[in-house]
Amino acid sequence: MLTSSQQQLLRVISQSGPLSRTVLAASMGLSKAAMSGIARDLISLGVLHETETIYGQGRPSILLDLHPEGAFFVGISLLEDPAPMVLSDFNGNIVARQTMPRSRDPEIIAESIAEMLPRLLTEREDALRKLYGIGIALSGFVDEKQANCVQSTLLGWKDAPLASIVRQKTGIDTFIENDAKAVAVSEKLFGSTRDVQNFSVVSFDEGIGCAHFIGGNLYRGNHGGAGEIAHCTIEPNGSPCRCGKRGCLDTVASMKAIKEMAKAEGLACNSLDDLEAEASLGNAAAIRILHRAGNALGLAIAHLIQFNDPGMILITHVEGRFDGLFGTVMRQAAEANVLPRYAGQTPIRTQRVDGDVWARGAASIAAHNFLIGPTPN
Amino acid sequence: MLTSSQQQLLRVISQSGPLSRTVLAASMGLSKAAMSGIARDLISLGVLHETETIYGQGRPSILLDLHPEGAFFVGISLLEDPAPMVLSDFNGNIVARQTMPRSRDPEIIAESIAEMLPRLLTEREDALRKLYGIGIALSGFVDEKQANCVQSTLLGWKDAPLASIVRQKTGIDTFIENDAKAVAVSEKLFGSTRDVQNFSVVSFDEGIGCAHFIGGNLYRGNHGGAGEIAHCTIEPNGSPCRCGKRGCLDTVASMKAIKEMAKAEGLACNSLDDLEAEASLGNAAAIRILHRAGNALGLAIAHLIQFNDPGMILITHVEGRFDGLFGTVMRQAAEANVLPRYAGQTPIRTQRVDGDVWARGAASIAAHNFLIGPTPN
DNA sequence: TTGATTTGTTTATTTCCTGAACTTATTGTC
DNA sequence: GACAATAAGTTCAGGAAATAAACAAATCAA
Repeated sequence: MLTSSQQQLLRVISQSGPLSRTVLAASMGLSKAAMSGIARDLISLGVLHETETIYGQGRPSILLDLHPEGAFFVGISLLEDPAPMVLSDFNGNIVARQTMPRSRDPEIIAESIAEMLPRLLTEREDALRKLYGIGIALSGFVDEKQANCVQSTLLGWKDAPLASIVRQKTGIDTFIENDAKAVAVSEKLFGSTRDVQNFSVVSFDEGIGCAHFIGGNLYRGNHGGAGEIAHCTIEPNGSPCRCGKRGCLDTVASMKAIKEMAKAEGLACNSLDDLEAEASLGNAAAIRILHRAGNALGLAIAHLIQFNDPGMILITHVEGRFDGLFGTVMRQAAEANVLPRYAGQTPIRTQRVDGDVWARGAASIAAHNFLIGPTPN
Repeated sequence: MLTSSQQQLLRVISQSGPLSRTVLAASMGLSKAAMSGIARDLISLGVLHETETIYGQGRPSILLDLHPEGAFFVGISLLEDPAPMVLSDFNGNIVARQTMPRSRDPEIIAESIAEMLPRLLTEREDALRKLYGIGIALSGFVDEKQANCVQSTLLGWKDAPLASIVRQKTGIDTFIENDAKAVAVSEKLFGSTRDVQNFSVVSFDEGIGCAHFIGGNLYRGNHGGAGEIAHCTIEPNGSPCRCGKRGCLDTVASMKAIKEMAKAEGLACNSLDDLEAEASLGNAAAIRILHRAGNALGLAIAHLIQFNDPGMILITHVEGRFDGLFGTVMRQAAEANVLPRYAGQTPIRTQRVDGDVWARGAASIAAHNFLIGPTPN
């Protein structure tokens, strides 16, 4: 689709924001002459456009940026039923929205997508010509070609070639990805980790997901399982987990676990905020639960830091706030369990996200393939 | 030094072993025509040579392999005093050996190297022309250019530009690297993980080191600290560690810790083998220590697998055997603490290495820079 | 012996990049 | 306000590294 130099240019801009041709040339190790042509081609493709003019000494420089309406992508989340389906522009903004029924049959999913696609695009007629890909987020393991779902408990799949079925039915390039990894990609492309080469995103929700970017690339792992921190043993000989072993992070620190612990303690709490409120009123059980969960998550994050030395840990959460007891204990535990010399060296950011995370993440998978190409690992 | 295509060719051969021009072309995504020229140049450089002829249908193919005497590298280990200094050929074999005094002054180290270099090379006169680099392994953190030692407690350094000092005094390209990372590189280039893209090497000795290869490249981490598993909290509220916190893997599972625990129990054991022998005779204290240490190392390795899903874990050890109680418990703990579905999916290999590991690792750092170029992360 | 088959080389051509000269658009200075 | 200084971006001739296609070489099979 694009040459490797064109993709490199887009990659640099998506990491660093708008840049002039001269700066781009320098940072890509190319001559101004080469840059001139590459930029011209991308501009005439409609993907790039000139924005601000910067005045200094000499001829002013013209910043180049991705054209927000230069490319559109569809993102579908198979985590919910009905499945959200969004249209994203080149900035990751959602410009249209639909839902479709979720099925466990890949063929039916593909048909639903093909059927809903025109309706999604009615609001933005120009997007049809510039629709460069479909991304699908799901709970499960995905191969490195982002084509086959190797295994999904939720959907009951084993080696489901979903991407090629959808591609065939819609005629549009399609890529699938694990939910947590899709969120990490969207943060890298459109979010707060654009310029960070090495980071891990922890998605905190009913379950706990995690994905690593290493060397500027998503790292999927040898079986697609990199980042599966939910089932690391955090409380040896702790409570049994649905995975079969004991003391997994998931049994202590996920929202599901927190709610269950609250219920077991007889607390009428339906959200993290409820529980935080109880704790701040001095409820011992609430405090105990938040401490236990925060400590567990903090220890897991400390391990992440010790093992992988990322430049940032980003925790995305749909529900709740992270500035209460839970978040504080989590941070303290993370600091206390890394090499003291390291403590505080790795920023841990929390970020509240809306219900569109997964669909937006899915769309970013398609955008990533267009902008940068397939993920290498 | 070499073009990127030349480096890519050398990289492929070092990963896959001898290959024909046609196969090389296919696996590098180049035409046979291009390959013809690249191979010719490398052969006339003396780096590559034709080996076996494979007969089949059609014209026989001629395998190309690295010429063992095509390039030589010097490796120095600053982990011991006196510091070992070896000359390695292109296969990672040590062809000459010396020692030099270790100093805490980079200038003096550089002078010692410059002084000892001719003596190291007397045994192999041809190596001088083909000496393409010096590698130095040390205990500490190294920047991604492999030029500066950011921090070393053992040597008392902070931002020591050792590589450039040595380069200046010897006139030879010099690179430094952390000890565990150097061992991982030598395993990737010359050892048993050549064809594995994602793996972690755990070096088990007085201390415990670890380094990751991800996507075929050494991953150094954002502060050079990736792989520092020795100080991950493995026994919350465990024994105090010299690092300042408690329950680090290093306080339970390193040879240093094992020996100290044995001493504290009044056992006269000076090696792992001694302790294993005691345990096999039914000594309860010895069994307890080996269980505790094995469990701790196994849990840490399980975390490695859960977090990073590597294709292999390679444990290198100078001392002892890994087929006794310690190794068995370690393997059991590793299996028991990963997702049951994953159990057994990640090979855990142990490999006994000799006292040259660190110096050989150091030499491989120089070889890596010549063969493949600088490490990207 | 002849044809099939496959490896590896040669040659003309294409693609992508560079270097150097040039054009353009501005600021600063006399 | 003219003109130098400065820096951005373009143009164009030329070169490096790739390709495609034809060809030469070395074997097996009938």
